Amino acid sequence: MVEFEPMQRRFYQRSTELVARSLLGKLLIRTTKAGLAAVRLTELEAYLGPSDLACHTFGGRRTPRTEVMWGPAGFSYVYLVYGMHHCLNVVTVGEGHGEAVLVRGGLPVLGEELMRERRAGGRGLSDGPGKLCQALSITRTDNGLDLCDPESGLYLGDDGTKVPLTEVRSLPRVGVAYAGEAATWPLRFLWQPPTTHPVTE
DNA sequence: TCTAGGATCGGCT
DNA sequence: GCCGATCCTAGAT
Repeated sequence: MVEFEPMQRRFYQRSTELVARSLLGKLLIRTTKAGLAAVRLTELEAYLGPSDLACHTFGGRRTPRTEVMWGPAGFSYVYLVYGMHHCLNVVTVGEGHGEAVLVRGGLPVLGEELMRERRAGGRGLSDGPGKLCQALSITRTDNGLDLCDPESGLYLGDDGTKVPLTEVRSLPRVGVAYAGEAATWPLRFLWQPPTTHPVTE
């Protein structure tokens, strides 16, 4: 079984923007009965809590759905969008902040065949939040997992890949036109690897 | 209870 | 490039 060094809780207990940017190039590793699959993250978005109109916790909203967003950093927040797609987020900063990073896309590095099966003929394996969740078999039942613990079946790890700041682009977030000025904030972070980085180990 | 609308995707024009 | 699918969530009655 391949294992990677999991990101520690401290990694997530920083500003949401910094966590989003720092997650570029990291590995999202998923283990299920069907096997192991992993992607290298290339696209993330920061959601800045009560002051961010695009964020589910805007204005201090605290509901059953958003409960884990108010909890400790390093846990998963998974919700259903448009009645059919799941989105994976990572809670940041710490308890009471309501901030998170949306995982929007990555490149397959392990278990590509398994991902292809799960995507069942769709185009692209993990180049979108809904596709990534489908390829890694992530649903609302995976809400509230501890992403610092490989035992949870879903965690983030580091294989030493470096992402130079000069290769990172920041743009406005996708699909939040309703959020007024917040829709223009450059909180979407993209990394296009110069070449594909193979998994070392 | 009821209702409007959504952090998307894929099929069709 | 446009549009419908699909059903949960949150806020309003």
